[in-house]
Amino acid sequence: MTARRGGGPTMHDVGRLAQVSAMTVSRVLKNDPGVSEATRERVFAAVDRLGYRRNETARSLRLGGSGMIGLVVTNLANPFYSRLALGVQEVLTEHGFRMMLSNTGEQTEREPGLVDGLIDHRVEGLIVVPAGSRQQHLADAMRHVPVVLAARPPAGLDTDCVLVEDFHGAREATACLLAEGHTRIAFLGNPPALYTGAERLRGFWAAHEESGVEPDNTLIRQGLVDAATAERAALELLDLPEGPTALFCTNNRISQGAIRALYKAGTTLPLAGFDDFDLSDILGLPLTLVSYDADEIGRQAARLLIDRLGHRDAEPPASRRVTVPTRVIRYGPHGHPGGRAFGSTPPPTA
Amino acid sequence: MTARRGGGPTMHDVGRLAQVSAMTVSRVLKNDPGVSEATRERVFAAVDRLGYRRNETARSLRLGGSGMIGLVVTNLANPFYSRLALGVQEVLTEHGFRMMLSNTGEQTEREPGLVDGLIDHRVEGLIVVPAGSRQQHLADAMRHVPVVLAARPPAGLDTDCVLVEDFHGAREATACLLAEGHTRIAFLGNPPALYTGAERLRGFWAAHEESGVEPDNTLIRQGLVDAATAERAALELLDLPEGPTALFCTNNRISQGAIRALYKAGTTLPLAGFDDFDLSDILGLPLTLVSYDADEIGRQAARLLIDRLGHRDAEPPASRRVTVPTRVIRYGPHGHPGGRAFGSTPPPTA
DNA sequence: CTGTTAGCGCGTTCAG
DNA sequence: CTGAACGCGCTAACAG
Repeated sequence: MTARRGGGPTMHDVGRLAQVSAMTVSRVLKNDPGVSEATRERVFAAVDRLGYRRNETARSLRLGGSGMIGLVVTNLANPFYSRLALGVQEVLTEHGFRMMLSNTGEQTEREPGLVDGLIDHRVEGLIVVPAGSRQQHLADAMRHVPVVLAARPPAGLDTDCVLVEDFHGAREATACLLAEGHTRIAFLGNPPALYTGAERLRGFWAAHEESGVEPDNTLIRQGLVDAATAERAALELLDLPEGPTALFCTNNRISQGAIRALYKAGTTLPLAGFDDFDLSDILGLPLTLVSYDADEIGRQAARLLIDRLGHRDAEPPASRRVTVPTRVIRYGPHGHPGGRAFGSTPPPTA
Repeated sequence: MTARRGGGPTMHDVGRLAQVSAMTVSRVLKNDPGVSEATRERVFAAVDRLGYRRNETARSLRLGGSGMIGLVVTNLANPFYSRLALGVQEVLTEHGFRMMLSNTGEQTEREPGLVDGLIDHRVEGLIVVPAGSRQQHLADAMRHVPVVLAARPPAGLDTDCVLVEDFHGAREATACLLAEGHTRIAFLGNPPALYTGAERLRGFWAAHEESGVEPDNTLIRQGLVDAATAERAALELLDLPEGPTALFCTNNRISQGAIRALYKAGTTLPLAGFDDFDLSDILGLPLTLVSYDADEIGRQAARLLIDRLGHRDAEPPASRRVTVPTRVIRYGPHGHPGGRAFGSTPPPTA
């Protein structure tokens, strides 16, 4: 730890040691062809000797671009977000950008602050999975840099976004249950103010209509925010005199809460839901999961953003909406309502 | 998107609009007391009107400190690392630092490059979970900034680190199996070149010695890197004429691979291992898991680093080693060797 | 092939 | 209470 506060050798220091000006050092480090081999070597030697590292902060100030883009997510511990982040990272790296990550920790109200922070650090663009329904702060952000939304559509904003086939996936999974004869399917959903919540309910509902089955409103529980709330809601439903014969869950955490509820209640019901998760294939439960590639959402979002950064000076292209496909996967035993006991586990169906 | 390349209003622009110098703007934004209320208001009005945001890049250049620390991990998609990252984030935020995250994506050879990148961006410190056994690049990094290691001890380096009770946890969990009468316990481990791998094997071995049981070398498989390799190794072991009656796994991915192997082999064996994971409690398998708080590793590492940053000018304190405790948790049915069929599932024991 | 000048946006220092 | 000068480390543009 040689570094004094703000310390470390500068190009000047390197130049002095190599007997050249700072400018020449800059050229060497940039691989500028117009430098004699002799000086190149002297410069590199000096760089090595001093342990010199070019100061990217000063560099981006001078160049007027940080090479950095910001990603805002709510909860890195949720594999959906960490996967998405990895997808973003991957594409950014290919294009020579770096990622600056901000995590709201499920505190929706922190999002505007984090966005501002990223702008203060002069990210050149922003990818956001908006946590709440208010997006005014994103409109503000768009005054500074392009913004791409991931997994949620813009609300009162004109910008690119990457969406999952929420409606389609929910409809298809629900249809599987209906096809097996279920007519009392409970719906366990996140807050309907969230796009995904609303859209997945719509798919759930549409599947019912197409089967001529009337959804039972008493079996619909929305506003669930985590596994714990989902578990409680599911236990209540299972306790009903006229309970459900199957469950539909709008995301991985809700599915896991519901599964725990089934376990505690000592019963087994077919469960459909969004998001595949670890070990889902060996739980021995009849699962119908809507799977999709969270990495791909991140990759696509990054591509949209980078493309838009390319057109910075030109007329901005019309805003685009990309969709990532879903796929229904079925695990465990499947049959007609009133299935078997927890734990009978033939190998996976799909 | 008003921003030209490198664009956006500056303090000068704000100052002109507010009829003051840039200096005064700077003072207002810094909450410097020596500014009249009237000008304050004019400045804030101008800031609002222009959507001005202070340029943190220029700021850190001038101040000689970026307020940023770097975190290097191998795989964000592994909950261990994402949790650790959240813990780091939490403490940094409390102290007014920001985090810059780099992910090697399991490519050990990329780690030095990522570390350099962070130094180029003038992080003031580094928290690293070293992926390989070579740490020379970290010694280089220490010439520039303080480095704290997480989950692995320094090798040929003199610096702070935060460790898990690897030995103790492995010994305790293994002892549980031995106490139940198991004498043929398989060991499924990550590469022994990794500290955790070696240490956990040591604990496994110690427990055997203490019970007077001779470990069977043919049941020890090391060098497993993910769930897939673990699954294959476990299947091989299960296929042995004199197979194991229980399994010990050194991390969550290996446990999951082994569990999948048990499932495919249609058998049930007690399994002990490091890391708790989602739904472990309802698998209905006899599990003995060594649990610990990954967030806490991150928090402690961040505290060590921040403390060290406080002593920047003084004599650096001797390097410290902090340990995060483990706790053994047992799930599912437990009894004597030759247990029950997959799927008999009374409620959790602990 | 190499050096000089100038300035990116900001804050410290010192004068008013 | 406010402003001017200077420099953080780097590089584009222009000399030589």
